[in-house]
Amino acid sequence: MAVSKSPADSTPAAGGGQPRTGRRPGENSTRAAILKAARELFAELGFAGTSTRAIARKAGVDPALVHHFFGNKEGVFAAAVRETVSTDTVLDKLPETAGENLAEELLRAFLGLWEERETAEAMVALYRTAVAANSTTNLLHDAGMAPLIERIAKLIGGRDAKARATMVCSQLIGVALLRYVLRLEPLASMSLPRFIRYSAPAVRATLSGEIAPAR
Amino acid sequence: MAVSKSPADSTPAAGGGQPRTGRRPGENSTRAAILKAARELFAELGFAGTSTRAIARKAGVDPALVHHFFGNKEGVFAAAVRETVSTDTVLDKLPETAGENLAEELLRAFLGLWEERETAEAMVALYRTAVAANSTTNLLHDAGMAPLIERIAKLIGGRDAKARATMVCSQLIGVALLRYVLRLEPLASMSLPRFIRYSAPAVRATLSGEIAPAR
DNA sequence: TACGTTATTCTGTATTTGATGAATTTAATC
DNA sequence: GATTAAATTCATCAAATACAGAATAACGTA
Repeated sequence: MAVSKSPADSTPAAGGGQPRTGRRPGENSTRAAILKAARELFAELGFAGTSTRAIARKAGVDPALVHHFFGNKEGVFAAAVRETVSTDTVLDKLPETAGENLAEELLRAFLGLWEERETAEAMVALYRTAVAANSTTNLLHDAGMAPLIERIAKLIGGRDAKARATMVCSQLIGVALLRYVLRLEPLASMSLPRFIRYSAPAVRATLSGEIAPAR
Repeated sequence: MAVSKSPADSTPAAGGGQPRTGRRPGENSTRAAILKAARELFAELGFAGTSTRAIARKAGVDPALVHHFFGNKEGVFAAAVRETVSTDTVLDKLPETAGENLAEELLRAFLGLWEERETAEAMVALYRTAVAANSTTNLLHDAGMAPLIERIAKLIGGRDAKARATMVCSQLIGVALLRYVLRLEPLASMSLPRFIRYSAPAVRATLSGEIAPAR
């Protein structure tokens, strides 16, 4: 991945060699407009279903601007997702020690991501494209799930902590998928507290490690 | 959906008006070859990532044959999925009454679909495209999930049976997604019995309705 | 053998896609 | 006001896409 001549990276190259003169990268409201349009379209139509031209059209800018700012389609996607939901948005909300209500706390922290419009769009976009096709890189794993599993594993401890933590994650993903991505009723229309009450027993059961004895 | 002039439907119009003369639809090994190629490609690359030309290329036939047999791209997909996994492939394996091991039986019946090569391909293809983008029709719901929820709801009974059954489904989907679609370790490499042991507690907890009291 | 139906192939088209490169305008710095 | 870098526009490319229509080949029936 060579550095493109365009400002394909968001940070404006803080430490330059030459004394910078000329126009500085400004407010760039159009860049934000492109990202907003991209987020919405990627969330609704997925990665393959969204064209860079459609993004530009929705943002009301010239199609070439999309490539100017982000290099290529993957660049727009990465920026739209990464600049909306950071890797440890969830981790920061998790407790340090496992208490009695760990299941609920986990659910609140994770599902909270999906309750705010922008982060929800980014998450939906992420999940859609992660599931859509076989990729060399596992999007979900890279985008914050790996550290989340590590964290949960550390919280619950035990020999097969990693496996159980992964199972917990699969439950988090499962409920989020049906409620926020597929919008299946009656899950989609439930209030968040009620939804958490319904999801909690499953998470708690896995956390507590009531795994049936081997063989 | 008007009836196309091509045999876009698989069943060869059993009850025709005119006395049928001329060549009959033969063995049609190429039709099967197209479906096989379609299944594999849809499973690997998703719906949008698979082109009818790629299907034809993989099947070793002319691209026009794909349209000849199935009308359009959606037709190939529908046929490839529907002719591999039927709506009640799962339902038939479910018990009539809820016993002590309902969770395990559910998991065995559902995950069994994903353990055989062909049905697994069809399921992966189905899930990929269902999640990939917003569709007017909820693919997963239509393709067997609705009756499955009904069935589970009837098995567990109670006032909020539907909601709890849907939650159970979200857990089934969650674990299947991580193990078979995203192939996340260590879940993907586990033996099926071990995987079921890890998944069962969560399902059982939701089935038994240990929902926290309202408020 | 003649006919009708189907399987198969060839060719073509209109559209969309991601992406590029050269101009042109805008604005920040000297 | 001159200089320079960034923002924005315009024109365009090459490839891939789904699909249509005509033509030919194979084959079963009358």
